Amino acid sequence: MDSDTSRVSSRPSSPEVDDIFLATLKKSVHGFSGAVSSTQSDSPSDISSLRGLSASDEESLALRLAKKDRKLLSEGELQSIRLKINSRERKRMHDLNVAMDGLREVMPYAHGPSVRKLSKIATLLLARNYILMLSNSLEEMKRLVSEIYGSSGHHGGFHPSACGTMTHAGPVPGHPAASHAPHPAVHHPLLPPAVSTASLSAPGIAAVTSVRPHHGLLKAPAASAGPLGSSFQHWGVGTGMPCPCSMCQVPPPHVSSMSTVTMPRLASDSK
DNA sequence: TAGGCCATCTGGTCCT
DNA sequence: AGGACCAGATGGCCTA
Repeated sequence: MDSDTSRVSSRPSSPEVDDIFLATLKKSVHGFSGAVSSTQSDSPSDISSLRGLSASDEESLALRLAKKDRKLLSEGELQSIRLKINSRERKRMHDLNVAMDGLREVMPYAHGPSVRKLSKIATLLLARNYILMLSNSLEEMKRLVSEIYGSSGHHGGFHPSACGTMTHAGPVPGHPAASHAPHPAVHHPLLPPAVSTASLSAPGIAAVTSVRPHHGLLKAPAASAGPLGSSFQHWGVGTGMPCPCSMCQVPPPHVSSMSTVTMPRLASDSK
């Protein structure tokens, strides 16, 4: 279940764990005698409570009873209910993790056995910023298209209009950023520009986190006002200098909500 | 060893 | 009534 290839864990995390456990449980119902001290894995200590139960019909019987009647249930019946609930919960969390993995797959960061998986919170935050970035680019592209086809010959070139007004487009032909499109590759929502440009290689931002030195790479620099704040700048591919365009000077207002407040640890964690 | 991240258990609440 | 969802607690694994 856990797709984390960089972390070897013996922790049972698959949804079928309960099935396995139930199988062993039924075997041990009559023979279990150990007092296991564990608060996890379906509380083996509770297995002792099932001793003496017929086991087969216990589950179906218990599940038919109302919650309010659980006080009247035997420990074995309660245990059966608990196992079923635990199983559902595990499955739910498993599905959630699968979805999280799916999100990681489409996120612009490197994937591979040597790449440490993004944490859940990092995945969510990165995804949010990535969406904002793409939305920005889309809006700008729309604006450019309308501008180009609306008033042909107005500018002659592409770039000036993009950098002279407000939101910034993605890979605009002629724009310095076009060579490292899409934009997120340069304007990493979570990472400082210096990091972004340092290790750029194909699919854009993917390289940014390709060699994730633990959590450090997701930390924003102290000077960063936010994901798209002061760090939200174009960085010339060859020069490494910030783009002078207006977009790089003034962060887009509608994405300002994503501040360090929303990601306190990622932004301020200096571990 | 401390801290981060995670899986799991558990009880409560909400929804269908 | 039963399941989904949520949050707190707990303990394991891993890294700096």
